[in-house]
Amino acid sequence: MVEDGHSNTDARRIEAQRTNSGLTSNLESVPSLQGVNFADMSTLNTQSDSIRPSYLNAAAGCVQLWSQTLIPTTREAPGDAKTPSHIFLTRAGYVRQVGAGIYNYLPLAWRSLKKISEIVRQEMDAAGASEMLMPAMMPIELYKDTKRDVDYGDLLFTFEDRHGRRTALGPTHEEVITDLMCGALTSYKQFPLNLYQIQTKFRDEARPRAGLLRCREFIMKDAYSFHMELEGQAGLNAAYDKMYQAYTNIFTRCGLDFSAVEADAGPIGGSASHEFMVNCESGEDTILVCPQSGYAANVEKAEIGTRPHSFDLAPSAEIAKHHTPNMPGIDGVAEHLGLQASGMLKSIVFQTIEETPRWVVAVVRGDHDVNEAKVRDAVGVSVELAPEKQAIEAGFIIGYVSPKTIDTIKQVLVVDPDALGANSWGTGADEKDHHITGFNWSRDMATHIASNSIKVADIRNAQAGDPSPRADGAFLEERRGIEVGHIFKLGTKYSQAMGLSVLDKNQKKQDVIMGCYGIGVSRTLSACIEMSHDDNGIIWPAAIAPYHVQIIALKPKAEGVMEEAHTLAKELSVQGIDVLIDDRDDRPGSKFKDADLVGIPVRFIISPKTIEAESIEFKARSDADRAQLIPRDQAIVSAMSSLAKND
RNA sequence: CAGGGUGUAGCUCAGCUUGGUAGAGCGUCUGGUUUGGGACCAGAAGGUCGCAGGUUCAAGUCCUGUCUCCCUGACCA
Repeated sequence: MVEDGHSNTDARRIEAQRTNSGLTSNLESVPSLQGVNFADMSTLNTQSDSIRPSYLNAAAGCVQLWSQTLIPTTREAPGDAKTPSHIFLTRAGYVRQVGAGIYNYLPLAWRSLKKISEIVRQEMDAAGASEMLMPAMMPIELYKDTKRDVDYGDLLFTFEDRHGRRTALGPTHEEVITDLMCGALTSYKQFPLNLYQIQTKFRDEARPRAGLLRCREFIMKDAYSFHMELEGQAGLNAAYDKMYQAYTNIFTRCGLDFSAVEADAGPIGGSASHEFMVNCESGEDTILVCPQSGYAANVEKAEIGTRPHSFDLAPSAEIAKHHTPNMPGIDGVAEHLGLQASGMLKSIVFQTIEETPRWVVAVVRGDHDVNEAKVRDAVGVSVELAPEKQAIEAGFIIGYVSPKTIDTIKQVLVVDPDALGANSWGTGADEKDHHITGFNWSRDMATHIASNSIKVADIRNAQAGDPSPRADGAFLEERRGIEVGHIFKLGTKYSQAMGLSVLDKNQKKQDVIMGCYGIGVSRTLSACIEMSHDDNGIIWPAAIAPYHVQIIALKPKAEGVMEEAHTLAKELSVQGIDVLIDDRDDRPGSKFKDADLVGIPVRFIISPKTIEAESIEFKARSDADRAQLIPRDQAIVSAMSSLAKND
């Protein structure tokens, strides 16, 4: 049997699969699978080819016995695990914690991570990017030119080697790759270029949380593209669009429910940026969407549609001063003054980040939040919250600041349109423990309005109910999400800082234009669980499930049960399906509970009863119902069509 | 970084107020009875009570210091 050419070919394909994909097949550990005649399976192949899901293995899938791997499930989660992904990853035996924000990836987790990585690789390669690997550690000097040794601050893990050299563990690799390119990119003819890696990253997060969602050590795909121009086929814009499409493909193939939203580029800099968010209520990011135009943006970035405003509202009350001691929150002060928070002005003191810093006072309505990035855009320079000590030295009475400080302190005064929409406001008295009521812009700020020294700009976070910036008459809605991907147009920020330039066609020296593109691989794993689970455990999309099918052998010691499990596993694996056989000699109840926890999409149950009836029990993890009895010869087709629904 | 909490068996936790033989459930191991949604009986193994000092005849418990981990916020490509 084994001599026939067909099975030899298949055996070689299996071997190739083992060595190439890293998804180790355990065929040799399953005695009954040795010497399989694969030719016998040909009928099965033709039977199910039409519904074959695309994510199945090209060659044979793997078969793993539960008893031969490590899946330490627990009945109880640690008391401090709060989020579903943290609870289920721990309970189902995917991860174990090592330290704050540091985890072991156990066999199940690692299999899923490899599947996500493989999808990422395929789509990145298809989009013309090349995989490489940079080091995780690097001399701190590398970050000097871009000043990120300071900008990144405590987020950077550093240590000293035996010679006293300060070394950093890479939080991201813009500097490393730009430095590499300084020596490797020598001609405009080499462009465009897109390089990526999948690697462990390190960030000393102030507060790691929620299991794998915010870790200090995590797996990330980071890609960097290099261009001589923005436009055209070889330009940054085209590469950015290509990455946008690749990301859309990746997250679609992973089976995620996600949104691509406009984002603020943040300290990484650059002109345009999109985030890919897994949609789920427990997400820590807020997204605003316009139901009419499809506009979607992170709250840090979301624009607000035009809001009419004017300085001309007539005063309706005299200014009155009130004693308001020990009231830190604006709500408390408002209540004391008999006002709503929306009847107050909130004045936040910023400082510009430039050689001679200027004071910036940003004024928004009391119930709104100042958006630092928007203040930055309004002023035209980066800003930071003013250091309290310096602000006090300059004369600001922190906690009691009003727009009237402009009378005494030279500053840039920026006001949000909504902070002009009433004729009488409560605000700080610029005096400790005191607030005023009756503030009116046209009366109390007349000279500054006349001299045009007050800037009106959108400087607050958008919120549900705000006018849409893209469709007249439409209003923004709020959603929550988990950021799993982020793409940036960097421009020349890094190449300029590090001297990466190349002679162009006209022999003119040009700074290289860059883009960078990240995917949180390990975060994607947990985001997926946040998005897809029930009370009993994980419900994996088939494409990134550690195994496609789980076979539960009930009474595995009974005659014929394990033999039947192996036979079915063999039939499935030939189809490219990865199979986990629960061969533990346990009671049915605990095996069902564990199967629900682990979340494999398709479940077969084999027992002496089903063998007797020449049937088998079948259940999709996503179905609420109990398993149903089906004829044994329909097992493969049932599995295939159930998995195909997931494709 | 601010505030709050935590650390005792492989896991989840009690014991600490009021100092005096180290506890429970789950899990593990042995034997038996069981076997379709986390079984039952009998037995067993398993802990320098985070670490370091101190008080005391005696410290898991009181005192001081220190570390860890978690939560809320700040922070965060």
